[in-house]
Amino acid sequence: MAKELTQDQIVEKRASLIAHAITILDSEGPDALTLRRLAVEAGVSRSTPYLYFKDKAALKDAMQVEGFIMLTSAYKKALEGLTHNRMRMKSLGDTYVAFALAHPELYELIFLTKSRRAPMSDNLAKVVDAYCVLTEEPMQAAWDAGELSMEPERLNKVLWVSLHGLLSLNRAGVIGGQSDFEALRADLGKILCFGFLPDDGRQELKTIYAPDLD
Amino acid sequence: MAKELTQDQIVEKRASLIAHAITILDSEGPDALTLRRLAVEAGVSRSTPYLYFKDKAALKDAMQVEGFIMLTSAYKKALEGLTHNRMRMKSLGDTYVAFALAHPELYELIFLTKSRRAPMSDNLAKVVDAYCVLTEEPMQAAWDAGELSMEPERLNKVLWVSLHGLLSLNRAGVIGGQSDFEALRADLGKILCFGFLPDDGRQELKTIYAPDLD
DNA sequence: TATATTAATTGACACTGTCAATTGACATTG
DNA sequence: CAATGTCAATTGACAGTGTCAATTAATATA
Repeated sequence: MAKELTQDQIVEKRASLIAHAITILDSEGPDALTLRRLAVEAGVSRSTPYLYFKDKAALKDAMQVEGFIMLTSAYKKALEGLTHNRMRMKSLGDTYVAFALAHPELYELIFLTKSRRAPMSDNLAKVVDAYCVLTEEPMQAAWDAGELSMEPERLNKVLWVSLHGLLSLNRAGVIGGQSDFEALRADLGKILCFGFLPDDGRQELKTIYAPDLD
Repeated sequence: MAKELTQDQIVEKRASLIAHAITILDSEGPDALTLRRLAVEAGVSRSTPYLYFKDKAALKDAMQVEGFIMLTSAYKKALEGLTHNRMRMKSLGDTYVAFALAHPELYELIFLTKSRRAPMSDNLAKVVDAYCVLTEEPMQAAWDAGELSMEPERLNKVLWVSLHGLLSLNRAGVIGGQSDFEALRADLGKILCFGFLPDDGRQELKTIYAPDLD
């Protein structure tokens, strides 16, 4: 049809396909996401997507990157106007949970291992990096204020792991209903803040439960 | 060939298919797990599995149940001879992590949402229940001994969520290498035990960070 | 206006899940 | 002991999928 697509046209076409793929995925689940359907719904022919993505796996990789970008920009919006450290940290957590509940299928795709033991693509690594920098920022501030007992980078990972486990198990259905989910979320928050060892005799118990720590 | 298969023969045939399906899954990943291949490798013909499983989804459901059974029996073995509460709890956690690392594909299948918002089958619910009873037992003992600040049932879920998040994100590749994994695991253990708020001024910070708790 | 270039489509293939139609071995019965 | 009915198991068949080679068609350049 044309000669030499400009780079902008390529990324636009890619973005359009990715966006529609996410729509299909989120509304009807992974089984409904087929390349042929994506093509016909995008008004192009069967194998046009192969001009923009090497594979179906490559499309999924791009969707994963897009997911991280969506999350990152949601974070930025959520942080606007917030200055209190704790409110900023809480806002990030709330945004994360809201995103996972609003886009459960996309969320699952993001954290699924697709390529067999292949390392992250440079593209993905860059996006994940920016993501982590953003989430670490309020923790860094809290750390500087002496409000934390663990370095921000490490704490960030711990909180990420906890929230992801909560959302993943919730989706797996082993947790229970909505109220169980909320209760568990509160329990998790409490334990992460204060641990599961009681206040009295905390020091003694520390030597019993974790003599190798600290 | 025969007339009226006995119930035992049916469950044996099912178990054989499930076991081999798990072998394929764990050694070559989910894409390699095809019904036709499973059939031919089991020495039967193309659609014989349909006599024992309604669907491919039904096969996966059965594999999920089998996964929980494997985990549960691994727990029982791991607890043998251990009496100290903390050692029993630690042993359960270690077993869980070891299982997830030894059977990454099966582990992923277990906690993947297959059927669209369908509630758990009675079969699965029963197995999961037995699983939770077993994991709660050491926590119940610790709780009775006054060594915990949260009821066993709730703490059990919190710890499950944390370990699952750790393993899931590790598999997703966003954590890093082996050493990062070990470090994060240690960090997680420390925080779960003692929280991420520093010892000094813990009571004051409690009112700041979680005025609604306790 | 003719040609080269390249985006896009079509044709084709192997493979999948799935089920209807068919086969064949055994238990039962006359 | 022979005929028959009953199921387990196989085969045939079909729609749908990912994928790529061969083909078409549109446009920038000469």
